[in-house]
Amino acid sequence: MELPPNVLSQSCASRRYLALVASKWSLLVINALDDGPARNSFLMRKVGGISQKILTQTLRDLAAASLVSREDHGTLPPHVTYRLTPLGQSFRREVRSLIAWVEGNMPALRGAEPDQH
Amino acid sequence: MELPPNVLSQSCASRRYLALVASKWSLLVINALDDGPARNSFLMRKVGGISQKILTQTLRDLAAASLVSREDHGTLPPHVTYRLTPLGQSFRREVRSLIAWVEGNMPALRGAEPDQH
DNA sequence: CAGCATCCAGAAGGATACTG
DNA sequence: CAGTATCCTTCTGGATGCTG
Repeated sequence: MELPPNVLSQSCASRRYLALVASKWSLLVINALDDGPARNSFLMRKVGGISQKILTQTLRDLAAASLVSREDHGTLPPHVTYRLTPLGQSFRREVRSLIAWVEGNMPALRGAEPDQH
Repeated sequence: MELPPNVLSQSCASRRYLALVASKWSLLVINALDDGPARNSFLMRKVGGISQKILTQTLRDLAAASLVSREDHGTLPPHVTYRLTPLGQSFRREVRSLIAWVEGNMPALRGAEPDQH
């Protein structure tokens, strides 16, 4: 007798992972990752406006959820690469679709500028 | 000579709408909305854990982006309903897909609990 | 019933300096 | 180059009480 996951339920564990989805920086980093390995500095340049601190934190969170894997080549100067896991690649398809929707619907979304509170 | 929207660019206006996407409460409210009209109290009950303040704020933001429409029946006691616009329904498809992914991949995501910082 | 105003604790995140 | 540490500001959002 086990209930299926349901994000609308406050107590459902899926809420925890939704937080990962509903994070601006996670979405952008996932979107920036291609199939090959990517380095810290590369991602810093690719994701406009992200800080070193946030990038590191985001990558750690994504790695903890096993969406990306981290490989430290142990050289000096350091050479560390990040790569999407198969699960991460599956997730990236969702993210890309969402982002494509936003970019594609910019004309419709314009005209009604969102409040800034 | 106009560039296409690109969320990876810090200055792109699409970033503003991405914030709407990358919001836990927006995703849950959109997900909770069916095709018919929905009332405040109904949404409060359906979206577990949301407060009155946040629900109102979220609905206002979604309305400002013309994803939902607000209809005040002008009666007393007040009767106000919210409804997805066609644009909102299109968006809901994306959201549902994303949420289905999260719920469907719970088994894979478990095992690697995300950090709480 | 819908929603606004106020207060406030905690989280997010930017800037900067430093280290192996 | 990759990452940590510290400080500090801004934003998020919960709680409560009030109004037409």
